Order: sequence, then structure tokens, then C-alpha cells
Amino acid sequence: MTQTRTEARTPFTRADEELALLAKALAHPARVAILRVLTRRGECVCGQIVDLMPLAQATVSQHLKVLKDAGLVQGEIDGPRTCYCAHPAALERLQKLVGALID
Amino acid sequence: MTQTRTEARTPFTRADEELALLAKALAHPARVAILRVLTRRGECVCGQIVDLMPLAQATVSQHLKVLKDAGLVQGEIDGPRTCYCAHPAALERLQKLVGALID
DNA sequence: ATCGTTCATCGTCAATCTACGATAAAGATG
DNA sequence: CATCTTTATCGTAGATTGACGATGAACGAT
Repeated sequence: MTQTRTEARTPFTRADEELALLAKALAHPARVAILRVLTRRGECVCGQIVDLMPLAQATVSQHLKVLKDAGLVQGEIDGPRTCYCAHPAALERLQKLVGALID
Repeated sequence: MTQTRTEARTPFTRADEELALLAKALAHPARVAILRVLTRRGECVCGQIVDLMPLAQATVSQHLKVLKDAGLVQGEIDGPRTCYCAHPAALERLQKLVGALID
């Protein structure tokens, strides 16, 4: 047995992993569009976003989950709705990581 | 008939598409690592990159192609080798697009 | 001309992603 | 309580991605 740890291991650095994860969350135009809506209009209820997107509700919800898992977006349950807003710190983090890549 | 053009069409803006494409190219730690190597060490022959990565030559070559297609990297054939270097303008473009998202 | 080196591409398999309809869960409302 | 609205999740089908070995193409050296 050459591997005793249970954690997933990769031979890449943390910064590489972190940047890749953030980039992956932005790697679909729908998610970029959602994020743009949220930074422009501040808070949005899920249904408002769905109305702006050429996608089914289930698909938008799935993209929102990806953005939330990446920390780019925060969701707060508000009665029967869910209110989403952008999390600027994550975007700034992404910008910083890209900047570090440039040198 | 509601669609006469032959080009692929998306309902997203160009900026959304462009950012998504650049992000997608960075959406794998191996590609981030390759890009970091290239910005740190300037030019690199493909084999040097392969030696630094825990991946087969074919896989690294495939990742290099993704980076090249996204414009993040340039490759120049030099005899039997191929010399790669980062294309900083593309990274700056990415940074700018992310910045525009923040507002 | 025949090697040996270097790299890109092909073929392929497993895994992940994207999209959607259907359904479940949670609150509001009558 | 029954119902409507809103959103998340399930299940699934098709497409794309990531990994590799094998092979091919291009060049330098013997």
C-alpha cells in the first residue's frame, strides 16, 4: 500500500487547484451571465434570473449551485424564494490569482 | 423558419462567451501549472514541460493545445521540437474581463 | 537511407458536464 | 386543510473532457 490518506491528492499546487476551481465555475457563458446579472442588479430572486436566461429553471438552478459551491455567489432563503447575490471577494480572489500568474 | 443563419448562435453576450472560453482554458490544474511554468521560465520546449508534470506526454500535448486554442500560449516549431511561451495579452484580457464583472 | 528523438494526433474508455422534464420540499394563501 | 408558487433535487440522455498507449510526422545525426 503506497497511499494511506483518505483525502484526494493531486500533484499540483494549492494555488493551481484554487485557480482551476474558480475558472471552472466561470467556464460556461450562462454562469458568467448570471454573475453579471447579480453584480449589476445586486440581489436577485432565482425566478428573476430564470426569466432573463434562455434556459429551463432546473438548468439555471444547477448553474447557481455551481457558482455557490465555488463561493462566487451566496444564496439566502427568503420564504418560498431564494435570494442570490454575488460574493465579490471570490471574484477579487480570482483576479488576484490570475494576476499572480502574469507576474 | 425562425433561424436562417448557419453560424452557431448563443443567447449570451460576446463578453460572456469570451470570458467563459478563457476561464474554460484555465479550468484544469494541469493547464494552470503549465501556464505558470511558462510565465516563470519564459520559453520552454514541450519535453521540459512534460518532465515537470505528472502526466503522459500525450496528455500534456493535449493540454497545450487547449491553451494554444484559447490564445493563452504560443508555440513555435523549432526543428524537431516545439517551443512554447505564454501570451501575456490573453491573461491580461482575462483579468480585464473579470474586473469588468466586479464593476 | 536508416535510426533516434521529439512532438502531435488518433482511437478509446471512463468520468464529468449540460440540459431538461418530473418530482419533492417549503412557504404563502384561500 | 387544499392549493398555488417557488425553488432544489432526481433521473436521464447526449455531449464533452481527461487520460493514456499507439502511431505518425518531422527533423537531426550517423
